[in-house]
Amino acid sequence: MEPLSEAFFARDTLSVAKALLGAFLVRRLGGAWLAVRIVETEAYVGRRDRACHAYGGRRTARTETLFAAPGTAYVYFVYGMHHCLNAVTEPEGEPAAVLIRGGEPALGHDLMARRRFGAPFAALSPARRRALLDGPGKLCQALGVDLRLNGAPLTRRSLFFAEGVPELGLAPRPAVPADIRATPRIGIDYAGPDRALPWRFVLTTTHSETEASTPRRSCSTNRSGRP
DNA sequence: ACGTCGATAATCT
DNA sequence: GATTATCGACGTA
Repeated sequence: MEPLSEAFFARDTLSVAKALLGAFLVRRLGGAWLAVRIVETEAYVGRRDRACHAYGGRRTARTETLFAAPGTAYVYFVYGMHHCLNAVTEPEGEPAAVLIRGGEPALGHDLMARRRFGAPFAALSPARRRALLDGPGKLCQALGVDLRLNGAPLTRRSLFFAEGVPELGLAPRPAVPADIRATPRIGIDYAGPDRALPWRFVLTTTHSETEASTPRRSCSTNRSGRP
């Protein structure tokens, strides 16, 4: 088990946001292991980024975590009911982070499905399977992430990132750069001119096996009942 | 598929 | 008192 280190996060935020695509977010919850393969991130680049909570160096009780060491969890609560998980980036004192916006289930399908919908994974409709982890609040609900984890280091057993976790049967599946799409960020209409910056990153091809010939559309029928 | 809308509380002014 | 880095339900197509 080799969590991504502080050094991984102590880089420019756009690089970290892209590098996290394809990696796993691993959670130890009540004796069970959960893992998500990350397919969507957003960069919030700090003092100069009008969309960032710490724009202009804004330092409040909430944003304090953004100034912490790289590899710290920045968790905040929005819209009265949802949590969002970020990984703090850049050297300590630079208030930047990567928002984890979406993933696909890699381990603990049933527990995540139960936390989201109260039913085991196999019982979910295709629509609900698609909706399991495709948003920052959904991901936090599935993984049991809330404000208690704000400020926690992302290098402990309870919550960490990794390229792969052989002990848990998670082989590395790094994202191919050609499969990364950059788009404007979601839900930041307040950010004025920074609204349109292409700082949201989506991993478009999820079956990244190195096939010589790639049929143009969905090639595998193994869309759902994973193992 | 896509637009609109209400829920609901931490956080900041 | 206003705002909010969202979600899901419900409408219309």
